[in-house]
Amino acid sequence: MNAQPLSGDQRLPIYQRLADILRRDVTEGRLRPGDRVPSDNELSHAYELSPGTVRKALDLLVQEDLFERFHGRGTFVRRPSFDASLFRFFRFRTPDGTKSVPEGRILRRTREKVPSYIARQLKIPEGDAAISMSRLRLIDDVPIVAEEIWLPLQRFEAFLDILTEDVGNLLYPVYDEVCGQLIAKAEESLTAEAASAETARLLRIETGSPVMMIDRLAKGYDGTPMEWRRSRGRADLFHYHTEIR
Amino acid sequence: MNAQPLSGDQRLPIYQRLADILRRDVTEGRLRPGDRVPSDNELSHAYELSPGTVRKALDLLVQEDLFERFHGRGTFVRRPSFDASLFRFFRFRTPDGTKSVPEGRILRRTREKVPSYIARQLKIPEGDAAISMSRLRLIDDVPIVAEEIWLPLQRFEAFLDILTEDVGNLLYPVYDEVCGQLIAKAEESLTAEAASAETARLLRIETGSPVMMIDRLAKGYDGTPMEWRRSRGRADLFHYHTEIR
DNA sequence: GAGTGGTCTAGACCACTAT
DNA sequence: TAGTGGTCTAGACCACTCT
Repeated sequence: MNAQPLSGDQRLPIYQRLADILRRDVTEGRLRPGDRVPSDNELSHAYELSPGTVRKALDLLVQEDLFERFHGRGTFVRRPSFDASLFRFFRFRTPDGTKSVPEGRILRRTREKVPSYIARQLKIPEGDAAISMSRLRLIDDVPIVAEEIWLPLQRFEAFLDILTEDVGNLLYPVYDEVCGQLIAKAEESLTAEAASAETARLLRIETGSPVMMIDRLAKGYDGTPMEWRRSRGRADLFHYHTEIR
Repeated sequence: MNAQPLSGDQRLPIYQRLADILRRDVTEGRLRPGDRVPSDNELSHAYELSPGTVRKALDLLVQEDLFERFHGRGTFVRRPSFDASLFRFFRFRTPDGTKSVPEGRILRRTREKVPSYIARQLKIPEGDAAISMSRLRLIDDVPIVAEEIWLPLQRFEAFLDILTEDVGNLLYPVYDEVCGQLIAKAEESLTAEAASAETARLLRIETGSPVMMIDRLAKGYDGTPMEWRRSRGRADLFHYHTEIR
């Protein structure tokens, strides 16, 4: 790497500006998940900064969960892996206590006119066509969560070309491989409601019994909305634990 | 402050050991919420450390939300203030949009034999006497959350001496002032259920309609369990938002 | 053994706050 | 103006990983 000047707002601290550059290297694809980031040494020479300043920038990005550092090995771009995050919420015991990815079964995949609420979330024009899916997640053939998924047609058209039977239990790797779309982060919004007849049928519970509803808007590294998803699961299996200070 | 050697496990990094000392100063009451922590300069002289190392220890404690630093003013022990945290969960609009502490109305306060589940949570002997309370939280006279509260009798006996009408809308300041018990952190556990007849009556909703149930175990700085609380609120007012990466 | 990140030093200079 | 924390330098030494 050659010496280059630090770009960005001159009024910001140097370590912030270096962090901004590296963050943009990720959002714009020059650094991909799993890639090695240049070492502290390389960076401090390339940008002519003292090692302490470089370290501070990297520490910041580690704190943001964008990078991870390994003593003696190097600094790497973290692979986001929150597809299983839904299942932080739901208790599920396997006989041997090991964790497993629940089965994902696509019940329906059609091209539909996107409802306006979802169009706003996905930031696509109202009335556009989009991909709509109904998907069931099961553990030992017991339905745990019913999902309703919407994808912008433009980015995900290729997804319609593969057989739903060939889609595995995780969608995000397929989005990456088939459509070149990387999911990096998401917002989740959680509430509870009484089960509709349709939800009750899918989850094999009584109509009107309490279900948890989790809306997720998944985004790329640059914040572009990619996927909207509404998940409904049996409240009696739901359990969220948090520490507050 | 005079020079003193760093105690603690010699194999740990120095900044960790300094952080441990300061953390213990808080848990053991030598530093109280709102107190000023000795300045970077004072600490680096007292422990004969370089300023960078002291800063690293303090940064760690800031990250833990134990301290807060103000440029030009100093470093201070943060005042924990999560009594309002329940109301991160519940939507409530005031006409003018300002946030207000919801009303807290104590409906019952009695001395009871503690149920064994709660005894285990509070780490007190099964069968001990404890303080039991029923409390309703309201906004504009509309009940939002019904609470069931248990306190260990030993620490909170003085709480029985004050009139329930004199207890304000926040309990934790009263615990501090009347019983000398400081709440520092808590664990919360969240699920949903169908409203019982009793819960429905308190919240003025239909029996069987979905309610959110939030269990909280509040603890002191040293981790001693202080208060167990179960809150139930209308699911239609409940809304939890989070970002995942 | 070469390269990596983790810890630590001993300062300098600056921006902010209080008085 | 004195004291505080925030930024930054220019190293040293160590522990860990890879080959």
